[in-house]
Amino acid sequence: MLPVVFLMGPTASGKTGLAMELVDRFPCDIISVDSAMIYRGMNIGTAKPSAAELARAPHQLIDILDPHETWSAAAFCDAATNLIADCHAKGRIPLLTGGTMMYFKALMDGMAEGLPETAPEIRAQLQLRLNNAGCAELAKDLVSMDSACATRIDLQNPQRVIRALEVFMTTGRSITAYWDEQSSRVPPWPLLQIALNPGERAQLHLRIEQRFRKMLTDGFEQEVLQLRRDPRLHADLPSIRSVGYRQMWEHLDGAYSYEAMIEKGIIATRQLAKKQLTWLRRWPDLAWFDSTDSLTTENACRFLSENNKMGF
RNA sequence: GCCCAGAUAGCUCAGUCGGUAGAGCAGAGGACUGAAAAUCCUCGUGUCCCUGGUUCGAUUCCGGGUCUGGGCA
Repeated sequence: MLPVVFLMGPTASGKTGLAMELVDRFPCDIISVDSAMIYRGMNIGTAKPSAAELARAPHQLIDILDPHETWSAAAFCDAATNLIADCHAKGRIPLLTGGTMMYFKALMDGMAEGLPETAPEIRAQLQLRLNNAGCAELAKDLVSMDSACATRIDLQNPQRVIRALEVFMTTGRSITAYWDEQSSRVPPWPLLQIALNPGERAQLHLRIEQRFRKMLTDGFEQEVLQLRRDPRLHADLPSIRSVGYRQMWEHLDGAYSYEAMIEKGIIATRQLAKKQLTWLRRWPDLAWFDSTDSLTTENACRFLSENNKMGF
């Protein structure tokens, strides 16, 4: 059976570069695992591969939505599962590349079946109650419907509480009941997992700052100004809340100076990288590579060759 | 040169009516089941600028000094 390759790592660790090398040397097709690159018109700030790179190495699940639309881990899971099957049918290896760790996790472990998708009108209601009454009140509601939630859901986290209430209100069942029915599974394909990261945190921070400043000279502000012409877009959308875009949007709203935007944007990117590393640190069966090591490409290729049982 | 205001955690600052101090931000660690580049949780010993004095005891009061703002010349 053909394997699936995961190429993971924090933002600015050099994943795209390595992916480009791998497609040149192995019969693989790239599937993007990125919750921001799915959006059309969001290119510079997401560090999306350039047009030239995309021509040389097509990425799937990039530019599939407009920024006013929403996506989800489950939607990713469905789409990626199909693309992996297509890829395998052609005798090629899917190379899943990106930094949205929850998407990788969902793809690997599966998600509980039968959970309802987002119900926007209910969610809006709950959001209103959150604003008026606070998270503690919502949590109280939730616990009164399903006391088991108290130990399994972070009751201080409004997003989690709202989701759990939303599931209850749309299906009449608690979210924990769905979780309980979920059978554990192993990934349906052999998995080779590469994690890329600079050896030193300071090195990652340096790369993040340099890349953010380059985005600015590459026209990031113009890109966001362009987005702001779309009347459907606003600061509460997942797309506009993403790192960099949020700060540029707020700056253009007059909330703070250009200099402050740079500072906040870099900080937000560092914090993103840190959270990605938190996932990676406890991730099983990872082959780690230091992206500051000039031999990393060779080493990663050797890792894939040695662990490939199909002789590709 | 003179006057005024500052000098406290990496940064911005609060505070101690004299008993060696605490917020926000940053940073670190963690969680993560249809928003995840989201959302949430935990973590704060630092010559309280230096130096004399008063005091049982000074970062806190007083004197001198240094530096940084601002004002006047």
